[in-house]
Amino acid sequence: MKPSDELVAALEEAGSAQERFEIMYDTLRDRISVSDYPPGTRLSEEALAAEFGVSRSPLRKALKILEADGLLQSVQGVGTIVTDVDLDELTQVYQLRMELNELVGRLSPKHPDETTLALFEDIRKRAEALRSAPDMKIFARLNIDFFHVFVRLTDNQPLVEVSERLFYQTCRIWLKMIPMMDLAEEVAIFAGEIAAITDAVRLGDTEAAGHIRRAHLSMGFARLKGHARRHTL
Amino acid sequence: MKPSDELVAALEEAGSAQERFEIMYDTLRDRISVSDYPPGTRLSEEALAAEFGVSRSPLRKALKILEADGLLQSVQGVGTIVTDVDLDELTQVYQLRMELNELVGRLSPKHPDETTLALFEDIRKRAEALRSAPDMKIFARLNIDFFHVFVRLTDNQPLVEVSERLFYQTCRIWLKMIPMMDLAEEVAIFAGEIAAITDAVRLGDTEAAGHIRRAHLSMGFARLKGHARRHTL
DNA sequence: GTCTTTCTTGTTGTGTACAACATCGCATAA
DNA sequence: TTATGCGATGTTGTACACAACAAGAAAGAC
Repeated sequence: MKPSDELVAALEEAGSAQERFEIMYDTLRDRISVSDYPPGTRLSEEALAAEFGVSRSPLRKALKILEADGLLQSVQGVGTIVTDVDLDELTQVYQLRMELNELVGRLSPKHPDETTLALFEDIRKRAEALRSAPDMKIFARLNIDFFHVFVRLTDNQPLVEVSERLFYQTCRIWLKMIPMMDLAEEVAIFAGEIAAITDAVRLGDTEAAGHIRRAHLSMGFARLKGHARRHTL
Repeated sequence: MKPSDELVAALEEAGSAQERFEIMYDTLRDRISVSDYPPGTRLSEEALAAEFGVSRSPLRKALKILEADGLLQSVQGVGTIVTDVDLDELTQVYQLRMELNELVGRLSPKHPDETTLALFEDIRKRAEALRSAPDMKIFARLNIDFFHVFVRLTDNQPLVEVSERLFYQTCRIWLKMIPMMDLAEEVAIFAGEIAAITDAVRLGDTEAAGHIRRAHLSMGFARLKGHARRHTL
């Protein structure tokens, strides 16, 4: 895909096999999540291996894990295809994500340190900037980054891992649906959510942050469904 | 490990690569979960591949996924080691599992059909039989089978998958701790839990079943912690 | 005797060649 | 024209050879 000299440099510097794996895994997951690889894209193991400067063997490990995550699907004789996201199939995932986000505020809530607080403020600023110049890809990136900051509110590591898994299964739906919706409006709503949660975090009320997040997740999904229904009619 | 002709037969019959993968994955996960491979066991890729009648390549996929599940750890030059389970590290997992089990009764509860009911009754019978002749390995197997029956109470597939993941991360702790505890007593308690949940299910009160399960998970973990503390003193 | 060094052995990680398979284009026959 | 076969091409799946590495044994120096 890209020339991306930094990437191959990082891969060469990496000492252990696990480091190399994580670089490839994170890179591929990110590309899928921001629609550099839209649903249906056919990836070639050989091409990817060449780009990363490795053989197919280590690359395949990353692809297999992403397949287990539900982001890819390998079919012999055809290729490795980026899975599609279907709103109906995602209903259950969203229901579960709602509950888990509430748990983030309730299970082992962590009093936010200075670093975390600074990260929230940074996200808030980026959201405000995005309001002035809405852009789909930047919106997607912000959504991902905000998720990672948000889960810092809990000390429960398994909860973080499970939430991350489900997040990456669903986050692409926005990139698919946004064209049918009002991007500026969604950005404004998202900025509002971030502001509200950041305020709650600054007050040290982690549980409130969880409830706000849950509420916005619920409303966001309702809007998605509404627009989908309106569009198919 | 075993000769196990049925296994290699099933692997040869399997048409697709995914079928072969699932057979190997399930087999290995089961062996780890019932302590055929106790924590610390060093598995050899070559030996396993030979036993399964395949090459290292397809076997490695199963091992890599199990590593991502947290059940194995591969170290170059050393081997593939079955991970240990530590009670303290599992505290967070248990907290999350408690909440998730409650969700099973609350999120998309499914009115149990005849098949499910029969499965519950079967488990209850096996539990009663186990009370007459307590056995650690049968106890472990029953625990696993009961889990799979219990998650039939929800229609939320992502919840089932996440619960399964966490279950297999924790279930081995019983095999590690039981020697320090009273097996007969634990079996009796487990049989009581199963009877109570089966009754709730027969009444169609799925939410109650979830709460009972949550309560027993909590008490079970408390007993584990208590015995661990008593043992280290 | 004890410590150090080197070698042997066994393991996972990686590269590569080939098998199995699906898909598309194209020629050919009806 | 249309249907059919078939072959060329590109893909993932599998097998195998070797590299990289860790650990223990054995031999040698002191």
